[in-house]
Amino acid sequence: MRSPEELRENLSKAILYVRSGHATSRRTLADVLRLSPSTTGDYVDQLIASGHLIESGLEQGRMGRPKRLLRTVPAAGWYAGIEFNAERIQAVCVDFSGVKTQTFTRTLPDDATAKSVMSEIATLIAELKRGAVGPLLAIGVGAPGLVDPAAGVALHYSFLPDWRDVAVRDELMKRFCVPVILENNLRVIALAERWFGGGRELDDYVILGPRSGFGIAVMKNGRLIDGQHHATGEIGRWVWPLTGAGGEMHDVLSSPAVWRRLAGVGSRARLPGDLHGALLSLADSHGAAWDDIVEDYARIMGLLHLLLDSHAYFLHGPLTALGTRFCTEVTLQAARLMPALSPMPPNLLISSLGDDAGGLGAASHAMEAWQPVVL
Amino acid sequence: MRSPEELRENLSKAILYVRSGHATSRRTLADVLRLSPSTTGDYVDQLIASGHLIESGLEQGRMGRPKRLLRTVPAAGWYAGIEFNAERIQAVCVDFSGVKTQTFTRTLPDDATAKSVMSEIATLIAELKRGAVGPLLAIGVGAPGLVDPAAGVALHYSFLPDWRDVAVRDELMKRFCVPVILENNLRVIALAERWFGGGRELDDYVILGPRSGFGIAVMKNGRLIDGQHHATGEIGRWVWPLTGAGGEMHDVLSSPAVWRRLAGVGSRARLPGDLHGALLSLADSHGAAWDDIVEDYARIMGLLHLLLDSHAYFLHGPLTALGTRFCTEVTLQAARLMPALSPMPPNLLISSLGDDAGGLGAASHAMEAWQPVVL
DNA sequence: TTTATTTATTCCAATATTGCAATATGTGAC
DNA sequence: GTCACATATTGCAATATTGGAATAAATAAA
Repeated sequence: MRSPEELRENLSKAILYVRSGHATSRRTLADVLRLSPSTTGDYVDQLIASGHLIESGLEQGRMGRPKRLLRTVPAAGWYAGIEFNAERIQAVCVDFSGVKTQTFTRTLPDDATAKSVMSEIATLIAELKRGAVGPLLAIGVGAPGLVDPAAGVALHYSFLPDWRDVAVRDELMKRFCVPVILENNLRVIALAERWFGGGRELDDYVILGPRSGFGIAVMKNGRLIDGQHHATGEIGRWVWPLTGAGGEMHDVLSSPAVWRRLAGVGSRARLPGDLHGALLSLADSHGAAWDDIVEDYARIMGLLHLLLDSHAYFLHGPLTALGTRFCTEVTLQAARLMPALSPMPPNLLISSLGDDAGGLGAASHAMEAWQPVVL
Repeated sequence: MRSPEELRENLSKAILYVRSGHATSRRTLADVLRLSPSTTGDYVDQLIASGHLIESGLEQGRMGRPKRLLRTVPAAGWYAGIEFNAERIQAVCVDFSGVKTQTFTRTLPDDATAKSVMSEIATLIAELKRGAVGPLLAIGVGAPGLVDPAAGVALHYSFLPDWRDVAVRDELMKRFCVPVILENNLRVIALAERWFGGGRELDDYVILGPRSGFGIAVMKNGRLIDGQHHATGEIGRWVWPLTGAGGEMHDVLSSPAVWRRLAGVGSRARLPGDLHGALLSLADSHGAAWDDIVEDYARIMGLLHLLLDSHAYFLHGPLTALGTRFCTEVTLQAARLMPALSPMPPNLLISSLGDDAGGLGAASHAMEAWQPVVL
């Protein structure tokens, strides 16, 4: 007997490949799993018997016997994806076939505490459950700030005062009795891009997340790169200006900061409730502030691209309101400032995922982590 | 029958683990291979019969039956490692047990061509062969400039005029009838660090290679990260100063540039033949030039560390002459310039590998790529 | 000394996986 | 329509791998 873990892993991969459409028949599945057609056939029969997969018609190629198409069964269960920050919690339900079926968003009160956030998360999952079909399979959580995914503990987040060493995984596992997987919220967005966005065919791209702060998540070889202090991609803490000392980049290039610069208001000005909307109305600016921001972003893009050489850079968060014009100008300006980029301009794109990228990402993470029970 | 490729791969991994000392007995080998002790025992017996492994004594633990220690047989064959730049070619012989047994270095004439370099490489391998025991198993090549490892083709290198689209792999394979593996020379140095240097227990570190240019190689999860244009780590082409336009970082921070700044000579000054030696005599400088260089490097380190969050940064090349004092001052200055680094100072180290890091790395690459013939 | 305990290795029946041949189901040529 | 060819799936004997028991070789305790 091959080790049971390996069997589970193969069955799990089979489901992921079928769900993503990277494999559509027993034969193609055998190729991507790197197993023989015979074994793969067995696996598929098992997964059909267990109700996870189903045959859905034939597909005729140029010649030969047609493929018997495979699909995941939507009703086989669902995944909960939770993402939050200091302002709101987002809950997404993704069914077994990888389709988003529900989204809830709850605004958090100003006096939210770790306890109230955790309780609200549990409430939202319970609400998702009412509208979902089949059993809850796994829960994914994208938490802001510093996170220890291996331990399932959220370490720290500046904007929620008592958010420190919260045992997110254990608490939710005890409550719902399913696997719970925790990650930083920007990093789960990278997974959303892979499952639902423009990264579907890519395994090498970067997420740019200028929100309250400014972090990036780097996908290489289909995996998120990680570091020693769970601080990979914390470029918002780069010194700014780059030749100065003391100040930090996210004071100038985070979403609120960009809005302030475009709107021409001081750093004490009250932020609009809908930052995305506010930025949308400034997206056709043509002043010096706009040019300065483009130049700043161009420098960042240049530094990143000459270091990471990624296939694509997906812009997320409120700044997506600035549109493709912003991306184009940043790319042009980057090549102007750094001639080395001319033969290899960075591919900067507005993410096609909307506001629920975080929740989708958390659910994606749950999808990736879940494994079928093997009898 | 498990697929033959997988068997080869497992046998190959078994040899790598034993050679590196990460596994010392059948039992520990089973753990790291994630195979059962029974199968692993079979594999080991095969590899002993084929002359690749040998038992060498016992090791008693705190209790229980002692391990029957395993070692690689030095005489089972050898690997050739070739690394070069515009000035010299280096050839290293590493025997089957992973011990360096020979090193040759040939200075290249000023009028070297692609053809003469390739011919010199072949000559050096032939010379290594005279002093080596057992068969040549594989050849690793670390080439400067742009390289396409998958195709085995060296694309471009500024300092050798006609060095363009050289089919290094095919040429050497035809000549020597063994596997040939090609990579960028800085990237093979990262492999050398893993096999022979301070990266032996790490799978997450960065190589800093300020030489004629300035590139870095990033190891994450035990693999070198790669990009779309084979341009990962080309930070020497960052604009410099970071807030300027046009100039490039390696004009100011490459080894020759640093020497010029420390020596206080202009950019037209003739370089010393022995840059490492020349820098050694300047290693106790205390002037403004020194402080400026430390500050420049501190900025780079800060940017890199907040992005990559690596366990260690190994300094390679002539600048290692500046010693640990340089590393210490850079680290301190980095934390001063970027307060975010204070709780997580970058671990900047002088590489313990000497001048033949490149050749060793190329040989390491050959070691990793080679697989035993399975009967 | 004897016995219990710990750890490493080996033996072997049970089982998972494969290779290959057989079968199924289509297209294209004549 | 028939035959050659292409591709997908399945059946089955051959084989690789495993789990668990047996064995080996040491230490620690009685």
